[in-house]
Amino acid sequence: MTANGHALVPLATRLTARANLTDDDRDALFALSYQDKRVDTGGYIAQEGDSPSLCRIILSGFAHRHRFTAQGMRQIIAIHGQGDVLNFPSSPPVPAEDFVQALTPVRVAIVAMEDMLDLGRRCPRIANALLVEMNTEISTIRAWVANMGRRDARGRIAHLLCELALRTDPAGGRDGCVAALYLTQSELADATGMTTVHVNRTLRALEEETYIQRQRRRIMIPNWSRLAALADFRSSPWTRRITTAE
Amino acid sequence: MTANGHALVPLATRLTARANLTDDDRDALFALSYQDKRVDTGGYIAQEGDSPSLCRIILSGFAHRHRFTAQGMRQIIAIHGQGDVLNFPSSPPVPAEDFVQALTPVRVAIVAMEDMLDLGRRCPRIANALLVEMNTEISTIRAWVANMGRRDARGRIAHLLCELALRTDPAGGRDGCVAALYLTQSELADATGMTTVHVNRTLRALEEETYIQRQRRRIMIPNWSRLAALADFRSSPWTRRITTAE
DNA sequence: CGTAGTGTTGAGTCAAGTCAATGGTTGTGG
DNA sequence: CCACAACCATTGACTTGACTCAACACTACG
Repeated sequence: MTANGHALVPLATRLTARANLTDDDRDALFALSYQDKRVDTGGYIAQEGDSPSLCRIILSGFAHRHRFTAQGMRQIIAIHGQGDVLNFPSSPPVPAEDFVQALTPVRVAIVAMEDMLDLGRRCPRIANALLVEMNTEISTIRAWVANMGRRDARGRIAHLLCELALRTDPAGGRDGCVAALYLTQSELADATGMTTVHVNRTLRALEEETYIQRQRRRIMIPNWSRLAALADFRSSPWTRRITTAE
Repeated sequence: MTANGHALVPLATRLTARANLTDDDRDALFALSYQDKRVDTGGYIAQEGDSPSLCRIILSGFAHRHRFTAQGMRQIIAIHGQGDVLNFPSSPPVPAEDFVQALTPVRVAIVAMEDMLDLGRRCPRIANALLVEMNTEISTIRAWVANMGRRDARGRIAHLLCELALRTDPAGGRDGCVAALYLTQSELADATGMTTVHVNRTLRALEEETYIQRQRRRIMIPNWSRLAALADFRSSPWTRRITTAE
């Protein structure tokens, strides 16, 4: 890969996983001018009503996307990690309706959306890879809807843990893999549509039934397929995984 | 608009609403070769595992998208109407993971995905319009997640009614508009993550509190902003509306 | 070592689910 | 044109999963 130490490598890696890019494509990508921003844990990476003419990409770290109801309740809609494009380019851009907040220290690349669109026009393979990535995102959110609507507490928590394990641990999906919970129990509650108290009890129940083992905010999954069955979790080749950068 | 009676007019209308197309763009669109398929109420328009190399577009009628859990429970994920693209093109395409079933008699256009991608390459404005449409879809599903996670029964039903009114009635969004429920109460339940019994009681409660008036499967909304407030419903310029074709 | 955020636990309540029966509509075929 | 069947809507009685309220314990960090 060209430009080994280039900051945008996580994006290049992600897009390459979606559709094969040539070295020329990667060179064009690396020629993008961007701003490299660091956000501390708890800081906001994007906000409702943000200027939609900028495209943000997570270079490292984890973040969660959420909205508020009129009554001030929070609903977490997605967990984002390395290589995720936070707002996909289009002209005109669709304005941001939600907040993205750092769960760990995060590095974000900020690119002018016009540059991004231009890149897509010049490199059809990159445009394609972005389309695949958008389709993947759509599929992931739909799975989230199904998760919220038709599963009980244990199933929802289990489903979220499976997703986190895949995105957090390169060994995710195998027995003994570990989901690093960058989320507090209160955030788990907002992600699954439950209350903090009930999340706590559900986690304990899952531990007592040996679905998981806990130590601090790390969840070990001794038997992946057993938990996946409880969660009714389906991973496809398109499921987003952590990009083991470089 | 060129080619007034062309079958693909609903798609052209939708894309034009997303980003301005030229007459040349529309001509290129109308030059697509497609198959025109009719599906009766209750018939399947698309299924899990369908050939992903075909792109389906609703020309008329309504349909719902759903998935099944391992226990056989159904979760409705979206309501689709005229002009909706059921699977967005990308190369490689992301395989279909859900079912789309007709709520009314439906006309579907089936286009080879390769042709669709090719069209996008030749007409950048069409590619752009599709990107906007995809971003809109993403935004809509995210709203659905927030709806499922953090609202009680009345709020969820109210939110769905608002969405249906906008998509079903050209006057949707104004006092006195009517949401045509092509959904049975059992389907409403699967869309909101509730049981049939509870949907029934919630509808009656909304009627008793004069939020709605019912006759058969038509819901009249006497006071839009009152219901929208209960539902915490936010419509943006990007909210999908029915395309009042020609 | 105090403070603030997070995690844990118990007791009581309520929204929503389950089970089960009864009406209402619609469509179809004799 | 009626009778039946199939599906859909409605209602009641009861159960339960999840929420609320409230207290207390743990941990991290200045």
